[in-house]
Amino acid sequence: MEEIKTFENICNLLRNHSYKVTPQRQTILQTFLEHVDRHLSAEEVYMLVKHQNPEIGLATVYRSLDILAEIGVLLKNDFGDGRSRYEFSRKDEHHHHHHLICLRCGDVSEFDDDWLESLETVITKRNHFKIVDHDLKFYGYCHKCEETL
Amino acid sequence: MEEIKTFENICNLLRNHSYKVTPQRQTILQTFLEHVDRHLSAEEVYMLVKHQNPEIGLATVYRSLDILAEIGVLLKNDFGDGRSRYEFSRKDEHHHHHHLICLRCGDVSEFDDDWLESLETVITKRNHFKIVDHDLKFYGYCHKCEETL
DNA sequence: TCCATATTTGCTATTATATGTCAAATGCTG
DNA sequence: CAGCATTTGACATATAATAGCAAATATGGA
Repeated sequence: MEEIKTFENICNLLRNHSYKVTPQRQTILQTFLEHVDRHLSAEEVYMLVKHQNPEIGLATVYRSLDILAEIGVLLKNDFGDGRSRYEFSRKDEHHHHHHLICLRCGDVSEFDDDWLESLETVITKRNHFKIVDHDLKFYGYCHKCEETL
Repeated sequence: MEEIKTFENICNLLRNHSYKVTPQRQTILQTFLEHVDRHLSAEEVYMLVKHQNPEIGLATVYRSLDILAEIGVLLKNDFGDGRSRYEFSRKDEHHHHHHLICLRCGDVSEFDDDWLESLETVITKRNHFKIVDHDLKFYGYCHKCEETL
């Protein structure tokens, strides 16, 4: 039974994992709550939080993102652009969604689906491989870029 | 109409793209032909080729792998371990295969399937996204590691 | 066969993302 | 509110990959 991810609940989640709720972590968290739809890199988060707190260090951002991913608040993604990108993990998905990555503007949209599960059963039997996670990405051109090509 | 990828045919392919057939490129190519089943990183290729030609430089390996990928001889993969891994691209696949990555020993096995194509049609219509490529990875434990866990 | 030249090589320096170190600062429990 | 383990920020370091450049070389044409 997971709680809805409000600011307060996530702070408690931090405390429950014996992590301290520092102003830096709060700022970073708030930044993500203001950009639930984005897939931010550490560097991008760093830029955003510096507006609210110019004293914050890059290493702190990296460490905070690590922790938030560890306790299940964020998901760490690799879209092949050489840096990790984090997104808010919504509680209402039993299996995570997949991504549509635009090769032109870099925009990432999302795509939900469940049929991979049935496939996993087949693979497990056929290849003697115990699957614990999967990652599906589609590369192409988003509506906007396709129009102006 | 693509030729079968023998050593000689790939050398000609290089020449057709106005790339020179240097001893370094030959050594690297030979190394891949001797390890068709592996998914080698640039660093691993570097180590292997140094046995045959200790004079070879790391930058040359990177450049050669780039070229071989560009002309379709190799496929560049990202398995999330922080380095690119290259594999021989076999001509007999219209769509590329997918990978089963062992989280314990790092072994990569392969898995062929076609059903993603029909899904692409659905996504294209539903999300207004023109798909040109996809990438599916399964993470888990291979037969060997699962036994000794 | 040899020449001319554009390509390629190897070395080194550099970029970029991310992590490690450590003294100083600080959230939290009692 | 006091003590202390955790956390922070600055800097150094690690690692993958690329850039720059002089010297070496593969190749098409004489």
